[in-house]
Amino acid sequence: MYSLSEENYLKAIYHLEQLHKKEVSTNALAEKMDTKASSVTDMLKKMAEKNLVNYKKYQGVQLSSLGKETAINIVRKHRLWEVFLVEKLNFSWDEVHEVAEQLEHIQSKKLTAELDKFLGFPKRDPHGDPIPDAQGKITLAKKKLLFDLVPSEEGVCVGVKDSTKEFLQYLDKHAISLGVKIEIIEKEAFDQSMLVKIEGTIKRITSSISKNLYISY
Amino acid sequence: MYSLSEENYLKAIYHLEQLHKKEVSTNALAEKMDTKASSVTDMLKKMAEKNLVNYKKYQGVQLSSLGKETAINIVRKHRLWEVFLVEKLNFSWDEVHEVAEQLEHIQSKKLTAELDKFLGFPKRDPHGDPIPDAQGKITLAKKKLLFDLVPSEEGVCVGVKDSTKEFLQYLDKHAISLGVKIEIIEKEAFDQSMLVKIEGTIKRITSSISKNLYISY
DNA sequence: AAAATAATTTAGACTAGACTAAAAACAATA
DNA sequence: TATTGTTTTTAGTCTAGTCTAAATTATTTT
Repeated sequence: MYSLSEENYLKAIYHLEQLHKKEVSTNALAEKMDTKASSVTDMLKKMAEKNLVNYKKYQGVQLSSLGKETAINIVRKHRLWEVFLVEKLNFSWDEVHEVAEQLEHIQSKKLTAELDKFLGFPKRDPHGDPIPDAQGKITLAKKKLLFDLVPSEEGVCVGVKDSTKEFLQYLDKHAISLGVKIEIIEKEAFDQSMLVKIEGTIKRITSSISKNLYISY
Repeated sequence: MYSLSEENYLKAIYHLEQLHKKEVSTNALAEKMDTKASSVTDMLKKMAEKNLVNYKKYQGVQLSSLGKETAINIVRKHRLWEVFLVEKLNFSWDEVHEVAEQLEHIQSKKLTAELDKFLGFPKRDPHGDPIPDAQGKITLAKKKLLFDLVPSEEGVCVGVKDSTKEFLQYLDKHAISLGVKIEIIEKEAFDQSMLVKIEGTIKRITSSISKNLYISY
């Protein structure tokens, strides 16, 4: 249907739109796609021609409704495959991304539907991000940064903000993973580090960590 | 590593080599790839440059050892995915091919290895074709038409060539299905019908049937 | 063995998607 | 408002992979 490149542009535009809540600039997109601004301009013209985006010179770009629908479907596939890799094939959550980047482009309605069913219609991927349903509907996740919780609150780790390999490996080392229960014991005023109880053990968490961990409760 | 096109050429050459047991002609390859002979010539030159094939003008092409290894790995992935689709995702054996054609190009050693494990190290795909192991070794024989077996040979029904409703219903009626054991008792010279033992009972099978049933042994 | 036919390769051109370098538009500041 | 700096677009080029048409080599027939 659409080329690999087109799909990657759609996905990138989608994510940037979500992040900044407005039109996406050519430069921002070029950076995200790891390409040059001039290439982006070329591509946007072609995609506008195909009604995937709304683009006017010098005015940034937005997904059209067709483009958004397509992008969400790619995101849906990406996240379903991530669940598959972690739950069925023993991948750890920091290994799944690059494989899912490939799998998300597989074209088969039936495959996606059956995979969803096989996995038990999961609501979140291994990073805690919500999985759109077959109609593209995203039931918005109520998650907060650990940083924003106050003493005596508790919740379950559902995702990460920073998903670099380094961060994910750090979490692994400290036995922090999806689903673990975290309770705030106290918060230091001066450096904003927290004393938390994680699965029974008490640990100190710096703000650089707590600002990157999503908790739902 | 290699482009989608290169992988598809490798696979096509591999299958044609298996079929005819000699170098593959430019035209045969063009037909298989649904492209023009001139395009094939261009591609073969590039692939020879990369040491994937042995090619000399006007002399046809053969896979190099590197090319063969790569091709077999693609075939391995294709067949593993077919098993996955049929056994886990409720695909029927005639629906899997085009999806597997996409999935076979996913690059991840770990994915392939874990998928293999997840499926219990299957030896054959849903069409009865053998699945190469991680080292590229193919241990099992390929499937044959029932028609080509000789008395005292036996095997297991692994597929059909003709998949019309009529034929499948005929098979149903005679309790012939995937997985049943079939042994050849004798073969009539004049009409080439066969006397076979199927799951204990002896039956006569006409050549129009035996020419459409695949057996592995 | 020459002629006819078939198979293959070459030459030149096209498209998608990228690039560099330069020009144009927009934004910010004096 | 004029100037400077940043962002975006244009113009022209490149590569992978394809194509058509023409030329070349192989094969078959006479």
